Amino acid sequence: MIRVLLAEDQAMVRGALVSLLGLEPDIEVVGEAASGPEAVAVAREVRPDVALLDIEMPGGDGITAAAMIREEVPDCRVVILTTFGRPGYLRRAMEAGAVAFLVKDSPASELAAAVRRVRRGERVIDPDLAAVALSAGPNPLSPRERDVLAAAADGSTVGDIAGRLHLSEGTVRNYLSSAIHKTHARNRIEAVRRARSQGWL
Amino acid sequence: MIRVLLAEDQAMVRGALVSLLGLEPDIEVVGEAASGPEAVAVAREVRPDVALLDIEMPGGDGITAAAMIREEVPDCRVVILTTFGRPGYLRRAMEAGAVAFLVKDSPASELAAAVRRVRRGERVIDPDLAAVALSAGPNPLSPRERDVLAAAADGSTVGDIAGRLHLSEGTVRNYLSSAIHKTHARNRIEAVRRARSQGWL
DNA sequence: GATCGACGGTGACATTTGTCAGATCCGCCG
DNA sequence: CGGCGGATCTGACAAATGTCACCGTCGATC
Repeated sequence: MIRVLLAEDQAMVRGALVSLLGLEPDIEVVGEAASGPEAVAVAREVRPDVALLDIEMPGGDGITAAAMIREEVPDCRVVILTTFGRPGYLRRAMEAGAVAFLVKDSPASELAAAVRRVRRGERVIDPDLAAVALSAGPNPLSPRERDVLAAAADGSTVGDIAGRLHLSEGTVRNYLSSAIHKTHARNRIEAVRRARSQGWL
Repeated sequence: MIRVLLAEDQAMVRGALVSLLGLEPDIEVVGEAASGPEAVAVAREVRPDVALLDIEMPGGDGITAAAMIREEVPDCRVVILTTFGRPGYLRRAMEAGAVAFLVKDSPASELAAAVRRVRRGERVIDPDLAAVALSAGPNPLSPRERDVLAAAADGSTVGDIAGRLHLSEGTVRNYLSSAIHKTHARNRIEAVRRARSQGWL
């Protein structure tokens, strides 16, 4: 029996995935969580064989949760389950110690299959996505550029961002400018979109 | 036996929801679709009692699909199932003839419950969301303002938008300016965010 | 028939944004 | 030690953005 923890913020989707896994005779969902920190807590408690973590969750993403679970429950294999197959996500997931990366676009049957494969010690990564992630290279944004771009994403003005990050307006403009350059964008909105689609934010 | 059509673009979520509904003895999933147009086609084919439609789908959203299904299969009750409980979505869903509006945040048990209730002729709408939708009022953006704002959402410049919509740059700026005003935003990025969060885009 | 709102436009203006050339620190690496 | 890159800043400049006032045409509505 493979003991699985499932972390996913949308209750209906979580319930549906539980029922999907429930169809498998050799898989048992022993814990559920709706946020990253909750997933870590539950993992510590139930010590599952496999943790299925969504990336897009409120209050700390699935990737940080993955790293913490690897540390606290070393025997637990971490599978990342995400809506978006972004290269940067895959890279960060691997660095956080995940052994599988599934996108929700793939057929439902993949889920149970992936759980079994990671339990046997295999890795499960979509080869196309892996190729894209490798060819795209790592995140070119410096930490500070990333911060500033993220702060600009919600429509804040340069002044707002400068205040929030305790920087001068000129510095903020400089970081934005270089982020725009590195993302091959023409303005901050495009830069934000490109960075997002690459999983750099 | 309640015959259900399920339209949802993410295959894994779709499969999971099918398995969830499969647990119910009185519910049978008789059709699946991954896009709006496909949902309409399948509905015409299988004539389900209830159609469960996701809003966020590629190639024509679930709301237009809802309207078309109502027209072509009048006996079919339409349930909208969405990630985001946006007031504007609810309003448009109701105008398109949907009888229920579910957010994926709600517990998995709500799904089967809603299917049964709409089959009995009831409507299923979260009271809180309904209150928000009513108090927020209708979409204040004129069709053209909406077009221009939508075109600005991906980081296009005024020139790009003007070209794409066959308008002068001045006109584009005017529409953007009034959209920014109506959304109480300070720039186009904020305007896009606000309009999105209200379901006006 | 007058009024109103949506549509489309012009021109001028102030503000914001994006770019560039520097400059200073600091830590790291050969 | 010297050099390099990251972080931070300044000042100046050009381009894009946002605002405003005002002009017309429609079609609907009172």
